[in-house]
Amino acid sequence: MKRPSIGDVARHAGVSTATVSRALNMPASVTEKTRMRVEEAVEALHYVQSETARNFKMQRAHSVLVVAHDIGNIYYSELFRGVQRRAEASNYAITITNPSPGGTKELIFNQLRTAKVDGVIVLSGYEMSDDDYDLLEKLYSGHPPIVAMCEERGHVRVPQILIDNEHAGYLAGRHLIEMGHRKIAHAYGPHRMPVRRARANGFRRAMAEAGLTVREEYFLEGGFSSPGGRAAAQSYLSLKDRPTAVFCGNDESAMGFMSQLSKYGVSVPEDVSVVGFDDIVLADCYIPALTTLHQPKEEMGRQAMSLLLGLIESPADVQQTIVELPVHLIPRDSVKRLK
Amino acid sequence: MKRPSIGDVARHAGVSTATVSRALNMPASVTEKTRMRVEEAVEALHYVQSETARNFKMQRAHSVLVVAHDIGNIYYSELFRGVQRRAEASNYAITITNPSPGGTKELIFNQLRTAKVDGVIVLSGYEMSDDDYDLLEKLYSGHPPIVAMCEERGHVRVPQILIDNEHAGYLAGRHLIEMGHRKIAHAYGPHRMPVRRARANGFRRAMAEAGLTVREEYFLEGGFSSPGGRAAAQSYLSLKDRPTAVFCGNDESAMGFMSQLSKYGVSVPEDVSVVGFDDIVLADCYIPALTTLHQPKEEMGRQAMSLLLGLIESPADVQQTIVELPVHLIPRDSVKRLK
DNA sequence: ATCTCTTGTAAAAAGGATTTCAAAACTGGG
DNA sequence: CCCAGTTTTGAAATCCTTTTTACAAGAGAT
Repeated sequence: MKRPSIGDVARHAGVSTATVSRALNMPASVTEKTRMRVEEAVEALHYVQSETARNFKMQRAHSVLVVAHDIGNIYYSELFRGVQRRAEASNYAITITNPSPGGTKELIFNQLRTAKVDGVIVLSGYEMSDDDYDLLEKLYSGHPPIVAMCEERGHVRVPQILIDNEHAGYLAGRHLIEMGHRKIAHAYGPHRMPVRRARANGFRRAMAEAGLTVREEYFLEGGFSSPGGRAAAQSYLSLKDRPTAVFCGNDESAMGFMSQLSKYGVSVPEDVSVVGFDDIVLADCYIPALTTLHQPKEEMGRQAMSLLLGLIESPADVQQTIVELPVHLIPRDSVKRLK
Repeated sequence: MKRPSIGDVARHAGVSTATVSRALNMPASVTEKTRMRVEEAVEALHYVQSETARNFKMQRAHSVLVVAHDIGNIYYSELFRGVQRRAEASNYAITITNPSPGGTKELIFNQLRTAKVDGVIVLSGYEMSDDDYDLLEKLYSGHPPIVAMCEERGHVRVPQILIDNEHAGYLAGRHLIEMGHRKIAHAYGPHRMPVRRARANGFRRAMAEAGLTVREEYFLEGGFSSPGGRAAAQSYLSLKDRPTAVFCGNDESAMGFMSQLSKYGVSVPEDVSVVGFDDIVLADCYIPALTTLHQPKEEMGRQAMSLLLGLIESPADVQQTIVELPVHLIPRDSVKRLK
């Protein structure tokens, strides 16, 4: 007993395979009576179309690749949810992959060229050069459907969904200034991430606007992970003149930062105020609840998938290839008003 | 300019398509010279095999489905990492899906029967009855390759990767008792999850072993999310005789619980001790660092994928269909020693 | 020199659904 | 009842690779 094929259904219903196919895919193009007969046969045989055969014929994988450096990451997993929901709505599957370091490029090349996926969404850390992209365009004969997320505007040559990191950094700085802080540090994200620079620039702009200078030793090397935050905390503790507030690169590192400080009896927000970035799911459960910049993560995922589907299905119709979503600051309890 | 096919390569190399296929898939069955010629042609034409054509012919999707209720969940995302790593090693892709509530069954049926995936990994919340399973077995003609994770032993009819939730619950209870606690509450997970009962049973056993009775009002309805933890906190606060310790269903709810308590000036571990479950990535960054039961999440994912690959590729060789991984308690700072 | 064995080549089948093209079956008007 | 025009249907081609079969040529053994 094997899977029934379209031929079995056709035989059972006493029609041709073409008619079965039409009855299933374009019911309107077939008489009521024929449709009924086909449906009965489908029912009787427990027939379902084979996706692989269909994909083969249609030259579509009905699947897109999502490339992320760490699929276990909290921040990313919220993005995935948005991507997944939008994909599902259009009957696409998503394949989520962690490329081996430095292998992103090969992975994308390979998956797109073997027709394993119809398009790619790349999350922060796009490693393709313009030359690579030219080659891919040539091999792909046209614009390969790739969408980037969480990159900096202009940093990659593909359509992208992003937020205004510079503005977000500015908001963080301004908020701390408004709360009366003057000595403010910034715990940096990792070097390879271009968003890091944009956030820092915005922060600097807010400081400059308030006539404040940012001391060089107040830029703490941190990374985007909790160990990174702990490292930044160590740097913080070793400062002679400690800042009264710190703007951390993201929420995870902010939590590592605060956790490490607590081991040395330094508490937030009493001794130092902290602002995070991302608004990950547990940010409001931290003690103190973390003041942070909210990114519409699920929406970003959804929009990335929408854009990608547009590129796949009707590239000519895609007008807007850069979509910027709003960020806003959510005041919670990790920032203290001074005086 | 379109994708080159195997025929183009054959023509370019002056051999037949069969030879090209052999040169690529079984290099040993072809002379060195022929292989070189084929490789040159492949190089020159930038040829890559089409995955869809290959899958079609081979009747394999080289892809497995991972079904989870919430792909954005922190706990799951760590499991995904393990699954993904193991899958990648065998050149399989994973598709992660959030089924619509109640739709898990249809989803699995559909995806397996359309041959879209070669197997399925289901995370906690398997909704198939024995009848459904019989039907699937009949339609699939054999044992459909399905592996469950995070279920209770014996609760589902498929091979599974699990932990001993009863023992884990026992460990949590015993630890709190050893730390001098007598009045201990338990914040429950959601009703639909069978693991909830096992954890509670283990906890009860530890209490009974110490000659302690568990008051009924000390079982707090909680859920597995941070809002659930907040709700449990409200129940806790309303108790006349408050317990000195609470064993929470998982880390997320524990964080919601502690966060909510802090709003009412109740602090952990001074006023109440807390034990979580899962050891999610930020558990050690919480203030206080959370004492919890560590699940080897990535390893569980890896093993689930290994088991599934076995079921797909050589079902006859699969001996052990239930794999139990060890859990252990990690003491941190959220439990205070009494007197 | 004949026979067997190896190795590569050519040709064709298989896999399941879609699509094209032409034939058949209808429709309505005269 | 016939014809032109329209709708519905069926046979066959197509998508591309892998596998199978049949065969030819060359190598080695008797």
